[in-house]
Amino acid sequence: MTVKYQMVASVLEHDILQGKFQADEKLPTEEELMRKFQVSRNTIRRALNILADQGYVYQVQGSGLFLREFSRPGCITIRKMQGLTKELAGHDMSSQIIDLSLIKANDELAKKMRCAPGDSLYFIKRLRFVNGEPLVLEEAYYNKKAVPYLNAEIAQTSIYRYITDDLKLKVGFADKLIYCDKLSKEDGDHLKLIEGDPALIIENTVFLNTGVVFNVSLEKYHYSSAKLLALTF
Amino acid sequence: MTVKYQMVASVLEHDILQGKFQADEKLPTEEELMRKFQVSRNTIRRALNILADQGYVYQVQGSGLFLREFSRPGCITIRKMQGLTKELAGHDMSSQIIDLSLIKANDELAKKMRCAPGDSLYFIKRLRFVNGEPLVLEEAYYNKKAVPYLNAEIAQTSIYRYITDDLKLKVGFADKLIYCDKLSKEDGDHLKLIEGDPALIIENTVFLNTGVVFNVSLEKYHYSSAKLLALTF
DNA sequence: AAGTGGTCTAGACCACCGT
DNA sequence: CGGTGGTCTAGACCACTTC
Repeated sequence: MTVKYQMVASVLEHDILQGKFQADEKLPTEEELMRKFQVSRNTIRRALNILADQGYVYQVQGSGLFLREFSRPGCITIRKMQGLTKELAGHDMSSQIIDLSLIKANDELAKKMRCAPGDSLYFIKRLRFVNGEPLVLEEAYYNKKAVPYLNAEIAQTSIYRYITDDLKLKVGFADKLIYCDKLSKEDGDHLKLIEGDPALIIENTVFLNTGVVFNVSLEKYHYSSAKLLALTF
Repeated sequence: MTVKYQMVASVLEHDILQGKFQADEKLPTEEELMRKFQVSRNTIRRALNILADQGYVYQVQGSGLFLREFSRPGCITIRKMQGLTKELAGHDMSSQIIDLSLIKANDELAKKMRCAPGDSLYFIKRLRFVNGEPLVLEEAYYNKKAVPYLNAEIAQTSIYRYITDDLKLKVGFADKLIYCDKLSKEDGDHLKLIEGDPALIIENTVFLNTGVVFNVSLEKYHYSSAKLLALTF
């Protein structure tokens, strides 16, 4: 985070989230941003690309920089490489740990985690609530080689923050397999739904910047309370 | 497409799709690519960023450029700003037009399309099949100001290709609202499912590079045959 | 130590939008 | 026309991996 373009991007993101710019009003030009931050044009453009990728702004040649409608009431905006905790900042969020244990990878898990059978993995099953209502049931595995320690306290707040800020790991990229299916009786109980109700399901495989898998998870979202908003470029 | 970085990216994409590189084997270095394409390092890096965004490759500092597993059997890979037709190239695809008409926007539609009530819109309802099985039921609106002409022949093949290649429009960005819900009796009939079965639903709002909405659509995917793979950075 | 990608700069020229 | 973003270059230095 010490690099210039990330610094510029996070300052601008902060300003945007603070509502310092009006919707659809023109934002500062690249020229003005260069002067303000005392960096080269390329650095400004890199920062703006990040904000564009995250769905905050767009640029129009010959015209300027504009704010995008980057949120919708009642929807969870999913941005690149960012945990749910940050997305839902401002809401009343909590997590109930259903299981947390250290296990050995069997053949199937080893294949998913791209690790050797027998490797140690943390297994965490938790139910995440927003405003007291169950939003998502999550089963996650973390490779102990990448994440040497985890406990309930961390799992109850933000695992993502712990991994990036405390462990200083850099998340590289992720596969997200998105589909829907009918809930089992047991999963339905957790989400306060009944067997056969639909569920939005996301299977994540998350890689560090080195290309190593450190996390695999299965998320089952409550079908009527979860609407995910992806802002793509 | 005449610009250098897009040219480099599409040549490399073509090579990757042709299988010219082995999985997880190292690809050429930036140095080698600069020599091969006779362009500057920044241009190579821009091309590689595109391929990385599309999920094809990743780079590791100090190490090199690597191929990612960019597809999974039985899954539809969704990439930035690309129609289904290109994604499913190689499969047996067809579309059945259920409705195609020119209508006037009512207040609700005008709000969604960010246009004035009474503006002319093309409405298209079609069912898209893969290998003879229904995959997705789609209801789409196109602003006639942006897309002055549409017919069944175009709608039966690829609207996306028509818009970018023939009309020379540039797609800028899109909002995708993803959720699931129970199917109605009528929608279930189209997808060969029954009332109450789950459906993966995506509501798209697609903008031109000028920030103008040109398309809004509602896609209802068959829950057991559609698994969407998003490769995110 | 050598090789590789990551960051940053300064400057040039082009394409498009608005007046 | 002036203002704005879009493309491209050449070069420098840093950070990390690999041997």
